[in-house]
Amino acid sequence: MKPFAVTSEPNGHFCDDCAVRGAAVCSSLDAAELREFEHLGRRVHFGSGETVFSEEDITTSFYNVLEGVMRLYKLLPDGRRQIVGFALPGDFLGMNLSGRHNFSADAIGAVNVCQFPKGPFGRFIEGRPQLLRRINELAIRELSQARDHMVLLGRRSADEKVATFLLGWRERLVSLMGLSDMVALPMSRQDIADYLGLTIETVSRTFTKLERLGVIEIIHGGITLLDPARVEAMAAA
Amino acid sequence: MKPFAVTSEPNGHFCDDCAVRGAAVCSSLDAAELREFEHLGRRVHFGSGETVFSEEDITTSFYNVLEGVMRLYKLLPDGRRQIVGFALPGDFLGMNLSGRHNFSADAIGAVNVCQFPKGPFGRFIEGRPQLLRRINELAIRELSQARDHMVLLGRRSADEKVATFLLGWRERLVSLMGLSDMVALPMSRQDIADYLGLTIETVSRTFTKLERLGVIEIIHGGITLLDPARVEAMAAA
DNA sequence: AGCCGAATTTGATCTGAGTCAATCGGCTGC
DNA sequence: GCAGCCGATTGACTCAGATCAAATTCGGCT
Repeated sequence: MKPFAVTSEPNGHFCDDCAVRGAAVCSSLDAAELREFEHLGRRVHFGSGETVFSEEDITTSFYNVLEGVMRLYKLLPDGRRQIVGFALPGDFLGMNLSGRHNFSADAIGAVNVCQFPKGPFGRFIEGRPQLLRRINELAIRELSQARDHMVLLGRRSADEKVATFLLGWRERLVSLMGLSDMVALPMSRQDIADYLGLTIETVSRTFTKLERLGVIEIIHGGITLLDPARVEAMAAA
Repeated sequence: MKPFAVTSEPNGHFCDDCAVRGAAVCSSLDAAELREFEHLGRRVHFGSGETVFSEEDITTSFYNVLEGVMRLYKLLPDGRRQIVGFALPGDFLGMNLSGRHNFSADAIGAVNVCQFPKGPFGRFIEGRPQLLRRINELAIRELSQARDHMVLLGRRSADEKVATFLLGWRERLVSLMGLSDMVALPMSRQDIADYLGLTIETVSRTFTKLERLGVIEIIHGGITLLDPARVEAMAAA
């Protein structure tokens, strides 16, 4: 055993082989900065269903998703839920103005995040405009996605919603894991319903309908796209 | 003279007496910077219904709204429209990643904007992180509003949508023009419908219903809130 | 003032998606 | 192996909001 070995790594040295290194906020940092940066964050694990943070909680940290999927949602006082997005590896969470989170986030399946305390992270950003610019880019990208989702929620039929969701989700998985007609759906039907502004029954019926039409196959934990072109036609309609 | 025109103070050529000076991106600049900044932009006027920019247009400029109201919207190929927001004085438009606008914007009534060519503006930002930070703040604020609007579109009833809209719109007018129970509605019923994911008929019926309940009075160019508490109760439900 | 076209309101009816209510199927633990 | 559970599916029925169709009101113009 080495003289100064420790049982658990003190946060760092992980960035080098971090899977999201190129895609996440970190992509704006050079090698020297990264060395400093990695001491700020620590890896944290969340089990399936665990809540990473809740709406209205005081923001204490920023999060960089490393592995797994999270649901981001808002609740109405009577319990109705709207999922405002799913977070995947590379996504950056915790930006806000009020000092409080404006949505809740919990793990769908096992999740690893890189957690940065707000204070040190804020100080690190000072004098590193390229990191700020990167964060701004991510915010603008999310804003664009949010607007697309508003169109879906306000103006699309149930069939269009489901077809659009399948294609959009596949797109995200493709950019993470490469092209495949298998589309893993780690979230529940209820999650999909709450994302699309539908009920679980309508989502289920629409899946069944797509399967009967022969354009998808429902498999355990996801679907297979048998006829992507037909799904695109349904989404565009 | 229109009784409910949404305008800010008359605006000269110089930032010094610009009505949105304190609220807009410019609020992050000191006097010397402002002097340089004002040479970058030019005031441009748009008449009622004119399009300031269209979705998919190459971005050539950023815009700072000085006076008036704009509708920001996306169209589906078959003509369905979703209004993703209304822009008021102080709002900053034109941020994007792709080099193209991701929504269209047109004037509702007369509009004045401060237009900044993309190139010079981008160069001005370089080395002024506080301006970048200000822009980032605006983006994050919009993102938060976008998420709230997703909840409205996906999970609220028609009554709740209309009540929430009236309160939210009033809030924005209050912060521009001070408190009043008169709520100017410069946009058409169709605009409101396309913002709320409803039809014009449903919006009209809901207004009438609120009036019959005695909680609002429909007046020309807007409404009067007779019983704000009841409207809040309808919105929260 | 009087006419025209557009926006809004109102009414009648329809329908897509929600609600309510059984199953079904796959896993887990005994 | 099977009892119990939880998520998903399916079916029957309902209803909020859409659609279709007139009025009605308003603003602009001569």
